[in-house]
Amino acid sequence: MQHRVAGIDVGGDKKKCNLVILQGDQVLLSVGKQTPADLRRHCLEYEVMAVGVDAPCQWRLGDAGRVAEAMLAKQRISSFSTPTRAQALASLSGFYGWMFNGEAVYQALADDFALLETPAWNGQRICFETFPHAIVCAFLGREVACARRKSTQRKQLLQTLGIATATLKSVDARDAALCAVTARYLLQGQARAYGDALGGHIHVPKLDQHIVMAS
DNA sequence: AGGTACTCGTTGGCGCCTGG
DNA sequence: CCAGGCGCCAACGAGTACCT
Repeated sequence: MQHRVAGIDVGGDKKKCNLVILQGDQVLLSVGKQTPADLRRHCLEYEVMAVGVDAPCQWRLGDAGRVAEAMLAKQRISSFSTPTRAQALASLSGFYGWMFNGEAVYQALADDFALLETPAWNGQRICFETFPHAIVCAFLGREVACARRKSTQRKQLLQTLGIATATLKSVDARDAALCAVTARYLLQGQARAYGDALGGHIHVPKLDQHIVMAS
């Protein structure tokens, strides 16, 4: 029997969080507008082993950016750079609201799903940071991954992976599903960790070769 | 009416090109 | 030979357009 895994797409205060729970290719649960406490409750109810979260697990600490983001950037996988907590608080645009919600998610999960601080799974119930665009790059290759077409491309990728997308209505649900898929790969030892202990790791599936989808 | 799809604004780091 | 300017592009959210 396969471990149950979860993926969380973190939104702002209005959209809140999307949660998808998978067992193998089966979607056991797909819900939106969840608070951090809701997420914890569902993951406990379904006896989830690993939770992939689409939000930074740590703020930047000093002047230099997080190592994980720098490593992704070196591979030309773009991401929004995480500021220090003080910088995020000082921003007036509200742009970083979702990162603060992510912080609350990790706090809500922490007691039952400890943040994975090593590159590989340690056998415990865990949560970890992941990132949909990097996941798509891992499956399809960086040249193919394109955020402009993400709504159709990510849906098609999930279908190619054998996951029924009928219950994954929104882009956010599909992103959460990709995070859950990454959790499954991580438990199977088929994941790559970007980053270091200080700035935190970003986990992404590791494949021998890219998937080619019909266009 | 509701859903889907697309654009724009926000932020910061890297690649690339050019000029001194 | 290196500094600096420009373009690109992740995430979300708000707004708009179009379709059923």
